[in-house]
Amino acid sequence: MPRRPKTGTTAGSGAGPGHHRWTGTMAGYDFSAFEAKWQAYWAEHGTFRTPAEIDRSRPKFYVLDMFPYPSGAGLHVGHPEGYTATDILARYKKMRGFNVLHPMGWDAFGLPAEQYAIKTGQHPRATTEANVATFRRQLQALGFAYDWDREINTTDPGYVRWTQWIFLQLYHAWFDPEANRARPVSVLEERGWTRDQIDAVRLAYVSEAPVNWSPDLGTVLANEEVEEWRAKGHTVERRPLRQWMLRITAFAQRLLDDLDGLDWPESIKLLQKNWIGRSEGAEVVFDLGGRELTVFTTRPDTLFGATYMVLAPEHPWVEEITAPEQRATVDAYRRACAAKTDLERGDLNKEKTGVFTGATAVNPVNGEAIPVWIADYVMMGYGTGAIMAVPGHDTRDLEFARTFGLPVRLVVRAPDGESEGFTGDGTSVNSGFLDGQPTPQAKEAMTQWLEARGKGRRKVQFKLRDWLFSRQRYWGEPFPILWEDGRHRALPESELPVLPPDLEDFRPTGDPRGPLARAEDWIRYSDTARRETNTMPQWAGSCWYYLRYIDPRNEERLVSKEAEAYWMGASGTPGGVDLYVGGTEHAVLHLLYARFWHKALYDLGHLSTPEPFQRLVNQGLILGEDGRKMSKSLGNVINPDDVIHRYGADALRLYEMFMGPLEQVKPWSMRGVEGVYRFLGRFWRLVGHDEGEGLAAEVSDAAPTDEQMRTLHAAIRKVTDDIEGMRFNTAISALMEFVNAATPWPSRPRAVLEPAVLLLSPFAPHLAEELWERLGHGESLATAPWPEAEDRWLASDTVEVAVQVNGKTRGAVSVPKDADAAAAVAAAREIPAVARQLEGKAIRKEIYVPGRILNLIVK
RNA sequence: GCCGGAGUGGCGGAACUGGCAGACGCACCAGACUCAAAAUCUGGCGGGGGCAACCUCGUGUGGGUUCGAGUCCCACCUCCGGCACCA
Repeated sequence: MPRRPKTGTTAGSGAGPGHHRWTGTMAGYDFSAFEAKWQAYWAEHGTFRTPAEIDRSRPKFYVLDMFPYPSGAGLHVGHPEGYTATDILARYKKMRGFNVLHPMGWDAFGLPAEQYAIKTGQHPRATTEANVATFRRQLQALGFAYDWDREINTTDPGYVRWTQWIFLQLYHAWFDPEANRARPVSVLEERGWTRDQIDAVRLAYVSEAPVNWSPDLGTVLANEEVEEWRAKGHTVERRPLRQWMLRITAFAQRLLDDLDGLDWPESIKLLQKNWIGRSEGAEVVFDLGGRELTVFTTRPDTLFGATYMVLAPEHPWVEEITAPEQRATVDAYRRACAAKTDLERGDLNKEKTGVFTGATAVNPVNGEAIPVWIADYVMMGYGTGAIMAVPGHDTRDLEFARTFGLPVRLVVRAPDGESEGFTGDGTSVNSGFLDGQPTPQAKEAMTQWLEARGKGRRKVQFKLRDWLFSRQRYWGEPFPILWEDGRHRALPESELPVLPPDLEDFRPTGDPRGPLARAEDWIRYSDTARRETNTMPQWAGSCWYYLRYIDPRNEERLVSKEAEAYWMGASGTPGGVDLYVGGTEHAVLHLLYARFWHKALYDLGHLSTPEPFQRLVNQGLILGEDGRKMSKSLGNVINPDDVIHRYGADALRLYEMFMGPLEQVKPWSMRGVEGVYRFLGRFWRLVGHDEGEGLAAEVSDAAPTDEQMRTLHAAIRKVTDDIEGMRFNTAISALMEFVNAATPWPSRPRAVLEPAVLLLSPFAPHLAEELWERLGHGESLATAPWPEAEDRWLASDTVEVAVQVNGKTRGAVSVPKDADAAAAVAAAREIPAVARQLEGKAIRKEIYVPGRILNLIVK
């Protein structure tokens, strides 16, 4: 996943001072004796390998982590949080008989490696390889059940090839609004469209629009990225450049609608909905000196209240409509706006600014001539870059009108009376044929009126913009595009991948073509054709990696049809991946981009589901011990290597899950790690011999008592339910309760201990394997069947019922499960505290909820 | 400003569709073992009152619904996250 840049790219793990010291005897168990052993065992035996040929009759479970950007800082404790959660589920589902796909890889293109290269001259490929090695070592030290044979790297030529292939699919496709889906442009060629017409509708197209150019980064940025980089201290300015765009806006409605079928947190769906930003309204055509000036409004019912119009300062018509006497003023204002940063224009916007152009427009509904202004509170990028201003019922227009003394006309009466600035639904007034109509009807009536006269039409507007897809960087996928005679054309698939040329110097050139402009030999494709020098953004590789895991070495297709159909399609849900876990920082961009690519590929017949990710869970941020965000400057960063060194991988895994609910933000506590470490020691001693080989003396082949079976099966039930519900913290509590209950047993039957070891195994797999082996099993427990909770051990003949008098709890009674109210009351009267409360009083009412509560109301 | 999410012991957190608030862990206190410590084991641990069995208050604040509210409703406060002139 794309990450904010970090300076320094060498692995800087290294345990802190004092972290290796063992004082006194071991706290519990010697994890160092077997964690590496089992990691080697799993690797050697391919325990978690998912073979290409599998039993397709079994259910599948595709559980995916957001793959990391392998930064130079190495793994931080935030990574293992989500990774442990998915690992528990992967191991659990495997034991339940699922075919599990649980892969890992590297999102390895990106600016940090390039910036490091600029500083040190070291090739980004070298730093990337070193960082990947560190990350892989760290993840393997945690004992994750990944199928490492499926490891992928977005920078591998074999991967780049298919990223570029997907780009070509988009380049060769257009969005057919009638079919509401993407289709190949060959359809248009058959219809006799011209080259220019086709270029204008491709899903990947070239645009000359103004973009966000950062001189010190030497690249352009997507709108969505600007703030992030600006916050890092980089400058970003608007500048018109030729750029590649992806037509994500064509999919806006589907990206919105298809959220409904996904099991995502509602808050994330809402973020996406807001980002897509659908508004219903109308376009209205004003006459502006013979031109038709179209504006978008969500309130066509207020058209009678339009007292002026505003164009964005960058609006292309400003030049031509400005009256000679206003030209100097207008030019000065436009220059001032161009110099403003978005921050100045947006955040520090207390005062509305603008100037009159000298032009007037004609309101189509009443023929009134109204002044046309330019003001920077109107954005060029949304709607038509022009608005009709209704100061009576729009807060921003009202502020503007007050600042410049423009007339305010009230055309909507609020439910509680007429009011200036009322923006809700009310009743139309001073609006001719709309008078007396409630807002929703008035909107409809006006829209129809406009449509009937050709003065407007119904319109759905989205905030979502097309995706600026090109970057002026070195360390990214080059575009498989050539330029010839001023036109672009696609390279044939047979020439993929197009790899970046070797460079010595990665510095920004200041040339908007980017660093690849230096590689003149590489650019020269033929005497007449030149390569595109832009590269793709880091999002490209992460847009489809979940597909490549399914069939990572396929050289014929990006993924085989059969494998894709099984791993993405066999759940019968709109989304293919059964569970996707990652941070909220990707709530909008990554997840929206990936959904967009997925839909395009789906439309073009390459995929079997319309959505990539069925269920999404966001893990919460882990804070430092001081409750603040971990950061180098605060010195509160916890290094997972140190924790593994002191307490072992199982303890780290267990602690990360025990801290609290997965989704929640929570602070780290080394004391907490010690706590779970002690628990692992107790589990160890419950089964294994305290020191040395063999089993604890209490372990026996005796038949378990009923009480022991009840204890075991309560744990099975609770742990199973909690894993299914991803409540790992309470699952671990249940395991702790089991150990607390079992420790005093003079005899510990294997028939109880063995299932308990299996319950522990997804959480602390190394310890569990070691105990499993000591219990006499020759094979890994990873394929042992998961224990089943049996109701006969959980059902009880008697139930505990709390007893209240006048709503206050006074005790509890144990009664037969099917006891009636009378029996319960009789039992309750035996409790001294209850009897005292009832003394000398008459029971007015008995509320009896069997198995829960008995409430006696007395007077 | 708008939109989300969350406020429970000293701390992290439990509490199924309203039904014994504080499971589990940390910290702390006491005890056992030890020359002593560490480790381990046992017990205690929301506030106030009582020798005690018990009584009483208590889930951000103020109201409400209910036999009964951490849980539902209304109003507010605080913190966190997102968007930010989107017409």
